[in-house]
Amino acid sequence: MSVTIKDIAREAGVSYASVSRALSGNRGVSMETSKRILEVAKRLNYSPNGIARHLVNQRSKTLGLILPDISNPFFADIALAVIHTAEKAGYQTILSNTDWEPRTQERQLLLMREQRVDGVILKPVQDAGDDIAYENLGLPAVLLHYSGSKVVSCVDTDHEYGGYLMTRHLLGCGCRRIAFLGGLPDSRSNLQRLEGYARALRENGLTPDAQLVRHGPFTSENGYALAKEFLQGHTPPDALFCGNDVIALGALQYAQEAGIQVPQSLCIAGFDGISYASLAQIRLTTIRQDRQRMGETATNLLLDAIEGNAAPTVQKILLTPTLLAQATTGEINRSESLPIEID
Amino acid sequence: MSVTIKDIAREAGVSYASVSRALSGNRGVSMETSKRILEVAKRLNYSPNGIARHLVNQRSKTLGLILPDISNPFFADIALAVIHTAEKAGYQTILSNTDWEPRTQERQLLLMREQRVDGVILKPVQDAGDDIAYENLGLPAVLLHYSGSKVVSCVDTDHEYGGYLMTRHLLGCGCRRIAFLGGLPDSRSNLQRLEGYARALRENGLTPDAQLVRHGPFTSENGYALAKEFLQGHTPPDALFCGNDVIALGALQYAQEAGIQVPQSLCIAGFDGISYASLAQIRLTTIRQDRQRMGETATNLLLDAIEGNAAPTVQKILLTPTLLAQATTGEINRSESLPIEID
DNA sequence: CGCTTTTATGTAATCGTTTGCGTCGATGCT
DNA sequence: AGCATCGACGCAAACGATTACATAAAAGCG
Repeated sequence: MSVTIKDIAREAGVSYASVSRALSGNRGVSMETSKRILEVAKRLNYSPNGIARHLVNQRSKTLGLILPDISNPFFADIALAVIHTAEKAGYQTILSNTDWEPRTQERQLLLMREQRVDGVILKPVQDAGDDIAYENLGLPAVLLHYSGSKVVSCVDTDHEYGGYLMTRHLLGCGCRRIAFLGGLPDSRSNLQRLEGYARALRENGLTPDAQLVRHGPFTSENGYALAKEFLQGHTPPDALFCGNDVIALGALQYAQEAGIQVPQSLCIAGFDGISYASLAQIRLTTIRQDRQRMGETATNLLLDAIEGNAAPTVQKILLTPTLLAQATTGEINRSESLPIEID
Repeated sequence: MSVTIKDIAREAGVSYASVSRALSGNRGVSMETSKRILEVAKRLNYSPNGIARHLVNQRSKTLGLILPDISNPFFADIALAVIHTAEKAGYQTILSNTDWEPRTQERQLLLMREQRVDGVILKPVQDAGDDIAYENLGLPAVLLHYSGSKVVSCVDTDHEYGGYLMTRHLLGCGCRRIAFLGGLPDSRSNLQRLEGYARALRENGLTPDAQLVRHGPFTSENGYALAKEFLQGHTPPDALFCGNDVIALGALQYAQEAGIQVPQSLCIAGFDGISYASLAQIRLTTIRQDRQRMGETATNLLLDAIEGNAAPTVQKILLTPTLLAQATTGEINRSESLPIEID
């Protein structure tokens, strides 16, 4: 069917070893024959068979990237950074989407292993059984998620600090009943944000209230629904701290429809810092994670592990997020305003 | 290094042909031995080597997807649909991003061919030389872009009609100086939208004015810049029809900052129908393309071509877009309002 | 000129599978 | 019992490259 080095060898009157040498630019072939071989290859529209090459090289020059939801711009940006960085190093990227399903994630990991990707970058859906899974994986991996595992590098944002930072900001705005509109209950990142939230509350003499915490999928529909639920309750919160920006956009949508003044009577905050949060009409207050840096760092870490350049140490990289205070938070008006001191 | 069928064969005391048969579930092996082999395989944590398998099968069970910019939610949604559909059929997806660079696109295509993907889905960056390129490509392809080529299937939206539809809508709002904030000048889709725009103008007795048409990258920065340029001119337009939603969001941003009333004194429209266009605070009027359907259809077409199920005819699928009239367009106020009739 | 060293080229093994073919024993049929 | 049929299994040839090793010719050198 397709042209192989044997065809070229026959046509050029040499052995196929010489063809291989000429094509890969290795020495051991005279300028003259090399030139002739390259000519024949071009004439026959030859394309080297990567699969055969990979088989003998024991390298596929391919990276796996497993994300929960690339329709979320947060992950799309990470994917873009990974693809770019990989490409610069001569690697292609197989992308798969778990839809936040642990079973899908597991299946994808097995498939990646079968496909013999040289390594995999994974945003794990859930937390359980980290170590066991990654040790048996049998291929270099970098997690986009902090894990204590001794065998795998990770790149993550300090979610606890992000949660803390935002909660302090909301307290500074005068909010006292801060609801947390969380993402999936077994998402570790989300739980860490929640921890930061609780710490900030306690530091300011408030007791975290389980009634004010809800979980659900990382979708705007969920944000809308949870916001509605909270705001129609009999003691509505004065702030909604959302597990991510997409949820926050849904919450914002509800607030708008319900005619609630943001931020005068309700502060809304997100997490991630996706670019749509900064639109003039939105200006959502959020915690910015450096997505490009995360993608690049993870990819470079993985490439180092694969190519054995750098020390093969397991690295834990924790990036510090920043507060992006925009229009959806600010000094709130409350009739029963209490005097508050905050550092 | 890693476990192969030979290891299993030795361990189980059979030939490796039997192992292969047992693992792939082919007959020719007794229940008894099969069970023993599978046990050994599990015990040794065996993972079949996809590369070797692909070499002999002449199939990689991998699709290539080449998009200009996955950080644009329009393409991210398409990517998601493709990945899902491919996965259901047992195919993995290699994703690459051209950044709208023809040279990158060309390089990616060659890489995909080397990698022996079974087929490729491509949103071409530009128009030139379609036919030649795809015939020599040597692998099944589906374009996300209408092309007259005899050799390649395509799935696309009727951009001309979309442009027409939107322009008629804007005219219906009373707009008379409708500027077109286009994307890249060699993007065919964009030019088709422009054609529809011109047709609608002419049908309503207006002459398209080249002064009102500008091109640039498909980014919000460009939308912002072009909007500024137009609106600071001495005869500003009364509507901005943008080449896509991302551009429109940038234009909207400028309008907001400049304190221009939308839609009372300026209508703004986009193209694509990304989900962020429908946020309560934005409600951008746009032309909705069915991204999921596009991704699914393209993938199914490609899979049919690969697996030779359906008739191997080249198909040209043109989807009809719909107008999504939201808050950024509407009856505009103009002192010098002229009587206009529109069907 | 004879020796070693270098360079060009060919031969064949290898990577880990799948699969056509041959062998052999067991089973079915008359 | 004799013969065709069938199932289980092993052997070995692909698939298309890379590369260690062998070999022969050319070049370098005293």
